[in-house]
Amino acid sequence: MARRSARPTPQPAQELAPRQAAILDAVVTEHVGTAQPVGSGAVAGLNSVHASPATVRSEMVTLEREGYLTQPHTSAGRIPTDQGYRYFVDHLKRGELGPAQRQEVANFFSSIRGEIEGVLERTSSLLSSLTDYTSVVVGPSHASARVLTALIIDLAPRRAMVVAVMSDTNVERRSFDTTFDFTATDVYEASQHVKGLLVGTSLDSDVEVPSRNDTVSKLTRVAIATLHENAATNVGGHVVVGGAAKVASSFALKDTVAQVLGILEQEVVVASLLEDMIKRGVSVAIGAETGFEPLASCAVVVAPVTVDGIPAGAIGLLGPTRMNYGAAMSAAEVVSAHLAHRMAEEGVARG
Amino acid sequence: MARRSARPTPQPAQELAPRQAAILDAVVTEHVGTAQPVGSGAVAGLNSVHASPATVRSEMVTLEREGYLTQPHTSAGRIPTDQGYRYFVDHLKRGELGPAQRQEVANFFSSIRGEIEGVLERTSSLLSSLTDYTSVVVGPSHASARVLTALIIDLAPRRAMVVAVMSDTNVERRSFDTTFDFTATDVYEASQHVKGLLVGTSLDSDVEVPSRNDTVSKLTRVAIATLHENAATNVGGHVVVGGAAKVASSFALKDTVAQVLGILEQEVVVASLLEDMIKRGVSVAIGAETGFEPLASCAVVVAPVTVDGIPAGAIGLLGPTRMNYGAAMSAAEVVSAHLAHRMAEEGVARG
DNA sequence: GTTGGCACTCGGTAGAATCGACTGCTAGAT
DNA sequence: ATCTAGCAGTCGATTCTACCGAGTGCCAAC
Repeated sequence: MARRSARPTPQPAQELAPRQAAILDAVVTEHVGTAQPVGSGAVAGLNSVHASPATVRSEMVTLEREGYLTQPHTSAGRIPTDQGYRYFVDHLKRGELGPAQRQEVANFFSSIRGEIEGVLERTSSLLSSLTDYTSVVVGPSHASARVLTALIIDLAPRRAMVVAVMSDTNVERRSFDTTFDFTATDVYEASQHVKGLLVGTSLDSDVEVPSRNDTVSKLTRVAIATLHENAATNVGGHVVVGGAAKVASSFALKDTVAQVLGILEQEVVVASLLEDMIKRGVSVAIGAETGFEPLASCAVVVAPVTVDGIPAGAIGLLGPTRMNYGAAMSAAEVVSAHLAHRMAEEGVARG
Repeated sequence: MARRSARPTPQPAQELAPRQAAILDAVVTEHVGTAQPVGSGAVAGLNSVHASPATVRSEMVTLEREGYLTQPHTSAGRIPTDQGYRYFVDHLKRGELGPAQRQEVANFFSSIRGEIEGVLERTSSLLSSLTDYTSVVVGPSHASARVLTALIIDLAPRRAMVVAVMSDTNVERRSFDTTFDFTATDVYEASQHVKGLLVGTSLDSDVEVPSRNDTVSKLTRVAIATLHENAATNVGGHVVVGGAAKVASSFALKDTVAQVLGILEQEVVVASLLEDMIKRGVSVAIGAETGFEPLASCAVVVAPVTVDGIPAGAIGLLGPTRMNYGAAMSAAEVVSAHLAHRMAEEGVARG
């Protein structure tokens, strides 16, 4: 039988036998709590597993052969592999946030005021203090926002600024120089033109600009070009990292800490990682699943933020693979829901 | 004589004898390079110090008694104390940035475009990669900026947004709810009022608002109040931290890393530390001089950013006390000058 | 005041011994 | 056929000892 033949490569079973699942569950839970390898004795002592240490050991051998567990060294207990964590997460019953924490989140969102950037930053801190993991909050992408109003402001001779208030409450702005002189009246008229041309458009869509060569038309063209150019560099949502200090306490090796911090600094990378996970519909990435070598000993929990069914950012939690997945997932989901609600209030998605 | 009497508490001399100064200098330089205690032999071998190891040792005893040096343990070399670093820094000849680095900075500033926030973030990365220390860039405080133009935008029933474009190129914005209905015409008229009342004022100054109770007056009052309230929470300049990962490689103890990262997360704390240093006119804070217990093994180098003589932010570099002060100070100054120049171009200080 | 010489101190490293947690295996019980 | 108790074996972690060497403080001589 295939079952008896030696398998050089581990082959995950779709479903584990109930007792194996219970043992794997126990090993993960215990290891998450203690950060130590888990021995057969500790598992057998639990009332979720009805078996002697010897039986547990023999099951562990099977689990190890199938790739769910591994031994740091011969005479140590077992720790879960990434695949073991994966099985654990896939079979995790949806956890609930404690009432005290629910309350904390509710209080937070009822007290916080102000612009979206500030809310994102504070939300990130909240998440991080709630879970003790590093949190990443990605704001809504500006790509889909439409222009509510736009104007040009006279700054100095041959220098002006173009401002567009977007439907996601964001404001795009950019000052620019011209090669020609203009008057206050020119600015006013161009401003009206810009407004007329841009309102209702998104900044990545083309608009027909006046082709005439008078000052107002030139000003209008330059302003719109400047704004579009600026928007192109700002496509990704704003990324906020909170609780970076938690990274230092999560990993034993300083090298790992440095590498993880290095990744966190690259906002684009972080944002695309979360985006990619959401697109693929996964809420947890474990170790190599993140696709980044330096994150091999990390896990990322993500929750999308959607307003009226439209993606409006993401919430992520980054911790060691031996993280408390249940708590992290609950926290991310609850906070994401609150944040989405707040954004809807602020009119983020109203085009 | 006082010089002969035993001194339980070290008493720093105003000026050290030339040879002592040379030895201190050598110890600091060597220790910064190697991170190891420096023995008398290594110092005596340098041609900046003309003395045998024995002589160096006897001078070292003096320097230790006066508080400039210390021994990690009896049979080790010396390392500088904070006071030793302080003397070193106070007598540091102004260093120059290497030509390659100068070029890098120049290239950077000639290539970078866009809004001030983006520039600050990229500048922070530049500084950090230039020096290998963590960098902190504080943007101009919005307190002194004046309103260039202001407007109200209709968002939804009983919901609007007030926007003010400030003289520092910043844009203050905030959406708000009302308890009464208003029409598009109300919004337009209120918008004109707000503009008329606010243009030229700073957001922390009081303005006379209309006291009548019609819709337009109410809308005007609410808009201005919202804007002022918002500005009050945004007084401090924006803080950007770059190269946080460098912290992990700078300190031996993981605890220290976590504590320093913890401080860096508190943007207000960081901003006020830099501000305070600038106000006191110091450009380097060593260990306890920072005033923060967790920064005991850190040093902070700061350079103000001034546009037309007006403070417009600050640049800071944070590293271990055994940091390369000369390089850090040069980098901070050069980058600060470039940044100030760029801000002037962008019209930051033009009120 | 400076220097060479010298005894001494003490952290760091290497190797041996011990400890203990946990395993794999096997024989017997269920 | 499955489970369990018992036991020998493995191997990391800890402790202890010896030893090395970098660097010191002191002192006598220059």
